Amino acid sequence: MKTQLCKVSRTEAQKLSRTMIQQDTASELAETFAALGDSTRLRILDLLSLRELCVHDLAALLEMTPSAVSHQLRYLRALRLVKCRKEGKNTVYSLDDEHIITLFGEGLKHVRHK
Amino acid sequence: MKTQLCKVSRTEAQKLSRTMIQQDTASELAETFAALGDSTRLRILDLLSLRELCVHDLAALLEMTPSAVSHQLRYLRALRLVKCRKEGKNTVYSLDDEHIITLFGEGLKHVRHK
DNA sequence: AACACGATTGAACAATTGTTCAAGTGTTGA
DNA sequence: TCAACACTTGAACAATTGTTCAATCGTGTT
Repeated sequence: MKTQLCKVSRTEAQKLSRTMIQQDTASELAETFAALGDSTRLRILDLLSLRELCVHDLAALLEMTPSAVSHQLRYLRALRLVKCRKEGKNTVYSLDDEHIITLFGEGLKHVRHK
Repeated sequence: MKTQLCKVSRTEAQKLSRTMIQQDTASELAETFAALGDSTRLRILDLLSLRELCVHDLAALLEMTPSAVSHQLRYLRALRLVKCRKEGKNTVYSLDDEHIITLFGEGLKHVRHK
């Protein structure tokens, strides 16, 4: 800490500096939350929590173009939140990280609760 | 649902349409997650979970300009995640919604767990 | 009064985002 | 072999984002 504080004592500032979340942890955490910070991705994850689905059916259910859905699936795949397997002409997607649904539900509880 | 599905039966598609999260709920939920989808805001919330702080001290602890911090505080205030009170020359910020820290912790668990 | 300090504001900026579009790949069935 | 279908890709685009900068406001101090 370079600069001076006004309301917090020097010793408490040092303690806060030690206790507070680290920049890189915060960035990693932010990346996860950011993945859930878009309604399209949220709806995709929600659907996949109900059932595995191919891109075409996802697009139909979401009433979006397959391209738009595919782009988001790529994003979610890169974060290992979903996985896919080829099945004939189709690519079937499912959740790779069921734990994300806990977070999902916790967020929903929060939204309802206010 | 206008378009045809390929892997899912008509009846199951209807059931999915009924069960899946609604667009406006998804948007509202996404807004909350998006608020946590930035490392600066995450660090601010983390610090405020430890102690109430004025803008100047937040800026010092985060090693950022007061302006940048103030902008993010405005954002968080609009979402009712933080509240503030004037105290002489300072504006002291604290969490308005302690419940958000649960979400925070749940996310942290998720990040560590992979 | 004048001044310093904490905080806020709005404009500006680069950077990132989500979607569309057009072109492409690979698989299936006629 | 050809056409149709499912999906992916990259470029392009508008829109949004987070930060900086300069100007400003309000409070307390001298």
